[in-house]
Amino acid sequence: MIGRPAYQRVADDLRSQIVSGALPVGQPLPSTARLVEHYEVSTTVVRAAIKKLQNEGLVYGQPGKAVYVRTTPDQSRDARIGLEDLARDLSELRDEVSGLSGQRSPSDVDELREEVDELRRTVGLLQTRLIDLYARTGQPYPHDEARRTETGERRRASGDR
Amino acid sequence: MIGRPAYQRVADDLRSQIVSGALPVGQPLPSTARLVEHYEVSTTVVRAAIKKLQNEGLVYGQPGKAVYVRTTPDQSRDARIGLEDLARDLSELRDEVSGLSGQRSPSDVDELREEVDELRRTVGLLQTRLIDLYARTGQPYPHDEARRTETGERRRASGDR
DNA sequence: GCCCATTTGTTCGTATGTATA
DNA sequence: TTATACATACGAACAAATGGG
Repeated sequence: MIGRPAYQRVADDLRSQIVSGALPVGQPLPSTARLVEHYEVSTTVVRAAIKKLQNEGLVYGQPGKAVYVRTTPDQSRDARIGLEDLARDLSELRDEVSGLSGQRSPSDVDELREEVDELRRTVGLLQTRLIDLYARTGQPYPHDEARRTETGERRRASGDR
Repeated sequence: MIGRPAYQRVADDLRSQIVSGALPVGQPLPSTARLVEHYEVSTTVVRAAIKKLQNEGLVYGQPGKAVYVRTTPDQSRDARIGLEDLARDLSELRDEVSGLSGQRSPSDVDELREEVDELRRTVGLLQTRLIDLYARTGQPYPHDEARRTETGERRRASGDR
């Protein structure tokens, strides 16, 4: 039971199915009971995973009916890159980081490095979106320069490797 | 029992306390047990409310310690935040992550955990600024409301249960 | 119109793991 | 070691909405 929490793994799996097209837009997800059977976890875990995807804006639920796929991340990115996407990606990023902070065993270092790699890709993607967002607002993106400005309480060195 | 769900009412109350300054930045929220006593609800409701505030970026939890107030919407508004700040912070974030991926020695696990902690705070700060950016563009930050827009709006007033 | 099964959403109580002090 | 606290997880119950007899 090491690694990310179960509900995050279920959410990841469902999200990947949405991205891959295995769960098309408009399609209902399997019911909570079905997902409990399939993933062999409790209803709590499935509910938490669904809630997470709802917070990300990928799916929406209709009481009495089902939970439906709203969009795919790729679709929304191609269609209209905006603050919403940044917000969603940032939300995912925080979940990843909070998951990272839980690990500590030396035997998990490899897995941790793997997740940090993923984290780095995510941050890069975020920056790409921000650049695009700049373009849409008419302002030029301040490449490289303008780093290390005031803000006072910035983190102590620690980086720069 | 009427009106909004209990966990949303608890979240609303805590949020208003943060905005009003009754819960200053950096201050720990009462523990889950205390909140259970005060609001006379179950731990599930309190946990859901905390989770909601965490998703909104207003608070962050530290296992074994407490849940702390990260910021208030008003405070971040005074800071004059724009896309440039987001870009700069994102750039720094990328630097931190790329530095992290280089580490691998088991003896550095402690230090690595420390930096991941820092990383988590940075991501939270990013989200706070993004929330403010939303406010200044006039749009509301998409927490988890504004669903139901698919079915042709049911229940707009939220008070019918 | 009324019952009934299914499904989402909410709430309860409890247990366990992990982090902090 | 002990105690407190957050985070995750399990199981159960109920309300509300939906749709089919």
